[in-house]
Amino acid sequence: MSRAQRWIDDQGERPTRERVLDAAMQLFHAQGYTATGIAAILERADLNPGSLFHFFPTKEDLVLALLDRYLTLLDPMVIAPVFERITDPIERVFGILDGYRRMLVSTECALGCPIGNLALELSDTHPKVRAKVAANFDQWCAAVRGCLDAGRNRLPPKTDTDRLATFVLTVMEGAVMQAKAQRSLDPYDQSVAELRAYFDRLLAEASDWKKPRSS
Amino acid sequence: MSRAQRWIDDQGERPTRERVLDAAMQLFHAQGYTATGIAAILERADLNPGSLFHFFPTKEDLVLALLDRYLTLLDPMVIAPVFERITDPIERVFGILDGYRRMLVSTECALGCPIGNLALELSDTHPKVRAKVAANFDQWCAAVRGCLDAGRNRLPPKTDTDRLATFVLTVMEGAVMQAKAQRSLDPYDQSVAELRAYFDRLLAEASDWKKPRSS
DNA sequence: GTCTATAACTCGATAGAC
DNA sequence: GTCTATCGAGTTATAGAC
Repeated sequence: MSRAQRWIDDQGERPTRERVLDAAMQLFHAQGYTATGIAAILERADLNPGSLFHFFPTKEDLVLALLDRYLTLLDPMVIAPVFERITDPIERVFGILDGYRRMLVSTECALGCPIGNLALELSDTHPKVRAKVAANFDQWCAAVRGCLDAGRNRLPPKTDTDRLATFVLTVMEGAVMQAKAQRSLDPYDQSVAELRAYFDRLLAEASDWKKPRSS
Repeated sequence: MSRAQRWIDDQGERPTRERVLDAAMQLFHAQGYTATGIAAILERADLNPGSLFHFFPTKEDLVLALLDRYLTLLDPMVIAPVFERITDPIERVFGILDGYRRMLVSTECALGCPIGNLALELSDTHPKVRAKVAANFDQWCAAVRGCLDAGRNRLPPKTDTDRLATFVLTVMEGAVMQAKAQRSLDPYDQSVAELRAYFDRLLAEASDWKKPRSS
């Protein structure tokens, strides 16, 4: 059983509202927002229109609530499992990236990042969705920046950890996109390997500062 | 007048097929594939259903033809203008990235990369679209790899230019996505600045190999 | 809060004249 | 190759009973 399923089951009997969100989460991730009809969500949740529209007056309300859920799930689903396994702050960043790799493996690179998908599909036309996507990105970056700040002493003194955290998110999203388009892990692994090469150089440079025997 | 408009006008009076593609290109870029109805394309092209379906029996045929056009436009629209201005092979890579920055500025960060948008929206459900998106990414990477190969002597000897070109595309797509989600150039500029910092270190490392006074 | 039935509309695609 | 008219299915959302 997946960790996500366990998280859901641990909540006990799912109330209607949560069942709607469960179904929407899966279908929006697999097919996109516009391509997923309300009817498909109702069928998967085994519910009738009246129940859904009682909680979510419009389809947009539904996706907004889903993005709130993703914000809530970021820590227990994405961050905490990595922090349990790994203590080194820099390695935690690559542990998070490895979490996305596992997602790609388990979906055969088909689905990609649920937030990134919504970002590109709806940012132009749905301002409220765009704002909540941005909030999800902000929180993701803040978590990575926390790792980088914790490992500050091993990075070059003038490192802008905010900028570097943004860059890590950029690499993750760009790499997941290419993996999805190529249906292959290669672009993801190649991109993370280059990011690792960059970090190696940052770490080496910082350790030169500490023990400046040369130069 | 934009370079794109000039390119279009230089073709002379637009035949029907091209007018359909022009309209689809703009609307798919601005609203996405599923959210754009055939009716909207017909209205923008000032055409009737019979004309469109004569050339494109299905909506999917239309987006496939559009991706063929993007493949054709890559060199004259994205690569060649940069190569005219810039001769240094490494700077050409950053010149290409600056081209995307200009696109972000002129659209107020709203639209993002037309190929990337289609990649995330349709890769799951439209295998033929996914394949053509992948072909576009391949050609983009090949162009960047060409620059990196031309600047090979200034990069560390064991540099994998294929992997590095994939990384450049990863950074571009991830950065454009965040710029669109945040409706701000900041994530794009920050990401490109980090990529530049990485290249600076690669170039410095290679020049150390050439003149190995230290170590 | 959940049910059934359906309104009001838009979708992609087609038919057949010219 | 382009026109007008429209089909049938699918869309989001609503009405009103329970």
